[in-house]
Order: sequence, then structure tokens, then C-alpha cells
Amino acid sequence: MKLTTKGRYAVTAVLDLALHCEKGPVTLADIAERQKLSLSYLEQLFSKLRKAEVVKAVRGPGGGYLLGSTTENISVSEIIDAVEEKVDATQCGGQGDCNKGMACLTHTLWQDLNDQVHGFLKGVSIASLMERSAVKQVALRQDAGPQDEPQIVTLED
Amino acid sequence: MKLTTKGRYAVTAVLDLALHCEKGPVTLADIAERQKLSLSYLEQLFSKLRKAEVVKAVRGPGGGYLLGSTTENISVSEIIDAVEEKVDATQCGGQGDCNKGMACLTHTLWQDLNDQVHGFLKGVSIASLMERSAVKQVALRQDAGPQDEPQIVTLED
DNA sequence: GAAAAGCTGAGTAATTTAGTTGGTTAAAAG
DNA sequence: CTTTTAACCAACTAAATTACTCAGCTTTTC
Repeated sequence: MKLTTKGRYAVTAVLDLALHCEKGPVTLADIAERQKLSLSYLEQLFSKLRKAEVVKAVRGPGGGYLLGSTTENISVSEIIDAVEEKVDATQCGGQGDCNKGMACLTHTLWQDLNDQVHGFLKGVSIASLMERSAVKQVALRQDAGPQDEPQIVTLED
Repeated sequence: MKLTTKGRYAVTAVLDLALHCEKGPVTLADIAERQKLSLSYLEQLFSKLRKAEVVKAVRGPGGGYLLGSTTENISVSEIIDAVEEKVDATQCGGQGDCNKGMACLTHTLWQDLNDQVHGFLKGVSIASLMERSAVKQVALRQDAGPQDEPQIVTLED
């Protein structure tokens, strides 16, 4: 498991999708615009996300992407797994015999560590991220105090 | 926070150091040999680790590196922080106002997520990794059954 | 059948990772 | 006090990954 900006882009994009797809498919062009990413890069990421069934595509005019599952059932780890190449941590093919056992043990350890991080991120759903988002926006609105044009929580652009 | 092979190399190297420094300083050449890494790359990593006081250097013949603290007090997150560049996730300088609030919220979320992973890895010490290592070796020995030259748990090369 | 979108692949620029080279200092040993 | 050992350091290069561009194709709606 890797954790880089690529994974962040993917999570951000899926979250953006989740926040906008209630009324129908969302185009990558829209997400690219909102998140300031290149359309083609998003296409590449979503190609992987679609193959991993994190998202669903709807082709043709009025088309775009929808979530492949409920927000509760999509975890951050799924998204990251879909887009990041898996680091093949083993030089020994999992035989446990590289470098007289020593090096292999240490990278088995790393694998364990990764598994733990993975397990942790598996427990974080898009739904929970959205909830935080809503909470944060409410918090921001409260910080700003009463206004003529309240920064409403609708989350539509 | 990033989580890449670079961080893995650093964790592996520090773990190797921890497993071998009981009888005195360990040279990078030894670690490079055991872990199959280039000496110069290790030098770069250890330069950062030393500045972060994860390790201590002893110069001259018979010199090498020692741990900067007890194995209980060195966490995986410290090691990774020392070697990986910090991803500046904010395009807005933390003002919370980039892209009309929306993008900024999502990357604040990412920041939160990172903080959680970070907190998690802060709880994993070198000591606990070593313990796992010892346990694993015992397990391996047991799997292999009784032997003439038992794969003893001494952990010295 | 034109337009809107997804889909695909080849290519490229920028960044990061990993390694190389060629030194210099500090300390120990002889 | 000279040699050796090993850390320290900086500039450079190579390889890999990330991010993007371009150019076209396919599916679906109007």
C-alpha cells in the first residue's frame, strides 16, 4: 500500500462525486473544474476506479459517473487500492528465504504495518468523510456568524 | 504524510540497526550489505535521521550509528517523518478559502485522514517491531521443526 | 447524424526516488 | 604523525512515477 498525492486526488475526486451525484451522473469535466485537476488525468484515475467498481459510468450526453455503491460501502482503502500500484514489497516471492531470512523478516514486518494502515483506512467510508464535511461546513458557518447570504450547507456548486 | 518505499527503506534500516547495535556502533556499509541498499542512499537517509535525532553517529574507525533513543521511544512515524518530504496538501495556505471553500474542505479532510494514519504509526515503536521479529523467528523455527543447526533467535548476523 | 460524454493509448514534462562519483572531515590505531 | 576507517557532504545521473497532453474512437441522447 502506498499513500501519495495520487491517492489523495482519487479520494478527493470520489468525495466530490459523492457530494454532487444525488441528482444524476456527474461529468469528469465538472470534477476537473472544481478540483483543479486535468480531465485526462481524472479519466485515467476513473478508468481504474470503474474497473474496481468504485464508480459506475454512464455514457452519452447527460452521462457521467455515479458511485458504484452506497457511500457507507465505499472505503478510502478501496479507492487507494484502485489507483495506486501495489508495492511488491517482496524480493523473495514470499518464500521467506531472501538474504538468509533477515531482510525478509523486516519486509514481512513492513507488510504487517501496511496491513494495519490498510485495515484502518478500510474502516473510513465516504459516508463518514461526507459527514465530517457537513460538520465542518456548519462549523465554518457558525464561525462566520449570521449573514445576508449564509454559506448554506447544500453542497451544490 | 506520505507512505512510500523510501519510508520503508528507512524503517527497515533503523530496524536493522536496532537489531545489531547492542554491541556497539553499526556501519552503514553493514546495513547496506544486509539490506541490499546502496551505501550513498543510506547516507542520505541517515543524514536526515540523524538531524531528527532518531540515530546518533560515531565517527572514525569502529564508528557507525547508534539509536538516538531507546527502542521504546522511537516510533515508525518519527522515522517516516524524518525521511519523507512533507506533502504540502494546501493550495490555499490553510486559509480555507480556495476554490470557494469546497476543495479546501476536501483537502482538510485528507489532512485529517493523514493525521489519523500518523497517530496510528506513532503508536508503533521499534521495540514492538523487534518483538514481532523475535516472535516470527521463533515461529519459523517451530515450523521448521527440530534441527541440527537451529535457527537461533540471537538476531546477530 | 450531430453533439455530449466516456473510453483508450501513445507520448511527454515534471517530480521523486535511488544510486553514483568524488571528495572532506573526525577519530582511532599503528 | 601518518594511515585507515567511517561519517559527512554536494553535485550529478538514471530510473521510476506522477501528472498532463493530444488525438482519436465509441456509446448514447436529441
